[in-house]
Amino acid sequence: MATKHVKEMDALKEHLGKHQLKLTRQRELILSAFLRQEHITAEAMYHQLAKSDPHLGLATIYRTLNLFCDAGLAQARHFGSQTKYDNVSHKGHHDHLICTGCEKIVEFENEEIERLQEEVATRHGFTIKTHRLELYGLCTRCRD
Amino acid sequence: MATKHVKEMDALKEHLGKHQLKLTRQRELILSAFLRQEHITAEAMYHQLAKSDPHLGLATIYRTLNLFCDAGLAQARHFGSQTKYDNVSHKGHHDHLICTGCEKIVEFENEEIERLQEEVATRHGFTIKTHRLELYGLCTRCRD
DNA sequence: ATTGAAATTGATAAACTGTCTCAAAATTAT
DNA sequence: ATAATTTTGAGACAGTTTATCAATTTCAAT
Repeated sequence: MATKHVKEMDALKEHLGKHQLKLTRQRELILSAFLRQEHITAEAMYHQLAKSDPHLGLATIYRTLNLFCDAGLAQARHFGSQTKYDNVSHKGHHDHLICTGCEKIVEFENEEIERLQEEVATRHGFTIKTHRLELYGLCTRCRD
Repeated sequence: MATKHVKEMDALKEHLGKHQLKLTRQRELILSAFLRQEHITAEAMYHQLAKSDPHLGLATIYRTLNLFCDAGLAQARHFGSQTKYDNVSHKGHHDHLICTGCEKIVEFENEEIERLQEEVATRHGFTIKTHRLELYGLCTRCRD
């Protein structure tokens, strides 16, 4: 683990330094677990980490994932009643194709769409900071 | 009120008829209030209607707004922890520009973006049912 | 290495949003 | 008007996220 996710670890450390926050065992642990997946809920991570660390509290997971969002490593996305945290550290912004049948999530990027979004925003006098695009439908398998 | 929103009222009646549901005073009231705005939360409508109808229950608002969704008059949208119900009866699908400064919401439509979305979906074998596009940023006023 | 101020954690309570329950009331077809 | 069925209101309940706070950990300065 010491040699993996060095870049993200550095990004986290930088954020911590800037805000008088401390690097804890839990934050390292949660970062490592977080970077191992694309999308995860706080609850899921809680259960996942409970196997090796039964006393890691759910509140700490929430706090830490929100910290990652502040640090720009993660991005929270609300699906109905669930909040999923996406790993946006190793890649640029991306959007999602979501299968309403099997819950599968496919990521994609599209330069042209992004450009048109900028255009629309400009036309309305807006300056875009972030955006979210989600396409809901059925994947090939679930259509049968 | 009798002469306004006749089209939507008819749409609701048709849905009710098809599903053995009844037209109640509350449903008329909530429809009327709902059509008077673009976006609203159940909670906000609850408070709004409480002034004239103190005994209208929150559960009824939720039930009725969900009914409107089933009937195709409304569309539920999750913004963070809030669920807003959009009026989609008098217009087609639309997306949102959201000012993170003043919370203002501007609606827009863009044929070209929609087309590109279809293209992306097809490329991944998906059949889109719905989608959500939200652009977050600052409006002209809030940029100063 | 020790210390001490400041931040963090874990456990749980609390807040929030939305749904469920069920007796009482309203609606619709007869 | 009556009866069958649906709907309502009020509050209980469930799921998710945040707040609380004493105990612990971190980290900079000895």
